[in-house]
Amino acid sequence: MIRVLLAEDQGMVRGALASLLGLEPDIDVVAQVARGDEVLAAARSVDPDVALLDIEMPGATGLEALAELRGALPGCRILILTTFGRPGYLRRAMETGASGFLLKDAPAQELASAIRRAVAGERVVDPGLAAAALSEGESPLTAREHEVLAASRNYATVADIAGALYLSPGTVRNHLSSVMQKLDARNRAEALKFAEEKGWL
Amino acid sequence: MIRVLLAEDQGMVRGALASLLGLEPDIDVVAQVARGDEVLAAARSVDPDVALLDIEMPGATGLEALAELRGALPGCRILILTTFGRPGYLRRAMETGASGFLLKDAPAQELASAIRRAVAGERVVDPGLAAAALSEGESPLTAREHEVLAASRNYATVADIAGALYLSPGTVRNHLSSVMQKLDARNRAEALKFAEEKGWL
DNA sequence: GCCACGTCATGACATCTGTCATGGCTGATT
DNA sequence: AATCAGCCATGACAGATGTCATGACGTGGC
Repeated sequence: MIRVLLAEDQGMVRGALASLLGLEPDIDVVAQVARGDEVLAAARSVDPDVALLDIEMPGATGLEALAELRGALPGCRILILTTFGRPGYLRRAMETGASGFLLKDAPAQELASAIRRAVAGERVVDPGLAAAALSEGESPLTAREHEVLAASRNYATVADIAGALYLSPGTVRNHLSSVMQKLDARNRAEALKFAEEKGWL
Repeated sequence: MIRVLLAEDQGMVRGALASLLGLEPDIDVVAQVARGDEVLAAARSVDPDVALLDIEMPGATGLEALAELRGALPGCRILILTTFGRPGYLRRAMETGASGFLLKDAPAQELASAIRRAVAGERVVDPGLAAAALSEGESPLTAREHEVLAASRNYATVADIAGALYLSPGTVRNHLSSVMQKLDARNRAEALKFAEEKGWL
């Protein structure tokens, strides 16, 4: 019997996935959590064979929960299940030790088979997505550029960003300019769009 | 037996919801589609009692499919199931004749009961979301302002927007200026963010 | 007929943005 | 010691953006 922990914030989807897995005779959903920061405690208490983690969750992302789990329960296989086939997500997940990366777009039957393959020690990745990840590669941005770009999502003007990061407005503009050149964008907004599409956030 | 049509683009979620509904003795999922523009044809062929529609789908949105269905199969109850509790979505859905509006955040058990209540003629809406919709009201934007703002998602510069809509750059700036004042935004980007959060798109 | 409103447009203005050159500082590499 | 990349900052410049006044046109309501 394969013991599965299920982490997914949307109640409807979580319940539905549980019922889907409940149809499998060799799979048992032993824990369900709705927040990223509840994954570790739940996993410690039930010691699952496989953890199925959504990425977008309150508290902590699935990728953060993945890192915690790897440290605390090295024997537990981890599958990431997400809406977005962002190559950056895939790369980070696999580098952090995930056993697989599933898209919610994939057919429902693949879920159970992915779990069985993960338990058998295989790594499960959508082939097309893997190719995209390799071709698109990592973010070309430096840590600071990444930070400034991320802050520009929440603050409307350069002055606001500068205030939030304790930088001079000129520095913020320089960083953003560098970001735009690297991403071949004509705009802060366009740069943001491109970075989000690639999963670099 | 309640005959249900299920429209949801993500295969994993669609299959999971189907299995969830399959547990209910009085509910039968008689059709599944992955695209908004396949809803009508499928509904015509199986004549379901209830159509469960996701909003975000390729081909046509759930709200568009809703409008088609109301015209073609007036007896069919329609439930909207979506990730985003945007008051604008809710308002449009209910005005177009939906029997209910469910959030994927809600507990899984609510799905079956919502379907039964819809069949019984009730209208099913999350109380908190309904209150938010009433308080936030409708979009204050005119049709043209709305259109220009929407176009600014896809085009980076004023010149691009103007070209796409066959307007002069000055006119586009005027419309956007008016939008920003109405939404109390300091930016095109901020205005876009606000409008998206409210579901005015 | 008059008025309000939405649409489209132009021109002028102030401000914001993005680019570039330049320079100082740090830490890592050679 | 010398070099390089990243980080921070400043100043100057061009171009984009947002605001405002103004005016034309059509529609619909009173």
